[in-house]
Amino acid sequence: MRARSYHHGNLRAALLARAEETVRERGVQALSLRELARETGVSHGAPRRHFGDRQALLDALAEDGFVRLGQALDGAVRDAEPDCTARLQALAGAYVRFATRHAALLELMYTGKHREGAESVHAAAEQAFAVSLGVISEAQGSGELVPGDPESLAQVALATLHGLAAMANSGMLDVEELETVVPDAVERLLSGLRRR
Amino acid sequence: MRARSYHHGNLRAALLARAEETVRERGVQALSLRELARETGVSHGAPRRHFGDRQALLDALAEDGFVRLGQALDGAVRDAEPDCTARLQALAGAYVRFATRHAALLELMYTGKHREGAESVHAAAEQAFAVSLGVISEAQGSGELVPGDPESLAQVALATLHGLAAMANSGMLDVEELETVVPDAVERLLSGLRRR
DNA sequence: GACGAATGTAGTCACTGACTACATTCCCTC
DNA sequence: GAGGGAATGTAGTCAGTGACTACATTCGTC
Repeated sequence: MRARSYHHGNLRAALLARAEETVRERGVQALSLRELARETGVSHGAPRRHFGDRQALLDALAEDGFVRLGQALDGAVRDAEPDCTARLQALAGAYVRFATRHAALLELMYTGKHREGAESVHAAAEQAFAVSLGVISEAQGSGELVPGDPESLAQVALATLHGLAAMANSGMLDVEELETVVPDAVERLLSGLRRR
Repeated sequence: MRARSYHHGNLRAALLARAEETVRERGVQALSLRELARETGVSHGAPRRHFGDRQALLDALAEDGFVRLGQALDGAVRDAEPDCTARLQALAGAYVRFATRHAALLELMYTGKHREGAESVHAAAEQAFAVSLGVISEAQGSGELVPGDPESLAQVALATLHGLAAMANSGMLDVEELETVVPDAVERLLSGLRRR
C-alpha cells in the first residue's frame, strides 16, 4: 500500500474491513457510506466506485462472512478427532462461536435481501456448508450414522445450530448457556441419528 | 373511529397496522416514519407522540408479532389430535408457516436490538413459546417423551424450526421443500426423544 | 364551562444515499 | 518513454429522513 495520494490503492478492501468493524460494534443499521468514507479518509462519493449502493456493500460483507465462516468450520473439523461425534461437536462449537461473535454479520448473511450478486452470496454460503455435508456423509459411509439423504440431515443439524445461535443473539437464551445447550442438542440429534 | 378531525382517534393502532403491512411488503429498512405518517394522513411529527423514535415503533411491532405468533401456535395445538406427535407436528407447521409468511417481521422479532421495552418484547416472546413447553411437558407426563428438562427440549425443538425457517427465508432452502423437510425434522427429533 | 393534559401540526436541522460533472492517476500500447 | 483511454477519486447537489421544538387544537375532568 502506497502513501495516501489521489488514489487510495486498495479502497475496496479498506472499506470492507472498516465496515465489518462498524457492523460488529454498532450493527448494520449504523453503517453509513458517508461515515465509512470519512473514517477511511476518502471523499463521500468514493465508495460508489466500488459498491454501487449501500446494499451492494452489505452483500459483499455477507459474502465475505460466509467465506470466513467456512474457514472457521473447516478448521474446527480438521482439528477434531476423526470420529463422527467429535467432529460434529467441534463443528457445532465453531458455528455457534462464529454466530455469537459476529451476530450482526450473521443476521446480514441470513437476511435474504441480497440481489443481483445473490448468486455469489449463495455460492459462498454453499461452500461454507460443504464441510458439514462432508462430515455427515463420511460418517454414513463408515456406518456411524443412519443412511439417508445427507443433505437433509445436514440441513436439520445446521438449522438447529443456527436457531440456537439466533435465540442466544436475541437474548432469549443466555450466551453462557450455549456452552451446555449446544453439546446437549448435538447429542440429542445424534441419539436419533446414530446407527444402532 | 370518528371522521377525520384534528385528533385521529386511534393513531397508534393505525400506525402499527400500516407499518406491519409495509414491513411485510417491503421489509424493515423500507419503513419510514414520515412515509407512514403520510399514508396514515397525519403530519410527519404525529407518530412521535406514540413512538418516541423509530426503534420504539419497531419494538412495538416485534411485540405484536410475538402475540400473534403465540395465538397461531396455540390455535394449531388446540386443533390437533391430542397425541404428542400430532401436536408437535401441528406446532411445527404453524411456526414455519408464520415464519415464512411474515419473514421480515420475524427477523425484527429475533433481532436482539430491542431496548428499554426489551422486557415487554421478551415477555411476549416467552408467552408465545409457552405453548410448546406445555406440549412437551405433558408428553413427558404421559410417558410419550423421555424425561429431562422440558425447557431445554423445547429450546432445541424451537431452534430447529426457527433455523429451518430462517434458511428458507434466506433462500438457502426452497419454500416448497419445507413441506417435507419440516415434518421430517420433527420426526427425526422425536426419534431421538421418544421413550422406547 | 374552564382548564390542564393529551394529541396533532408546522417548521427546522444535521445527516444520508444517490446522482452528476470533473480532476487525477494508472497502465497498456505504440 | 510518450500518449491516451480506462479506472478511480473529488466536489457539489438534491430529495428524503429522523429527531427535535414551539405552537394549535381537542379531550376529559372538575
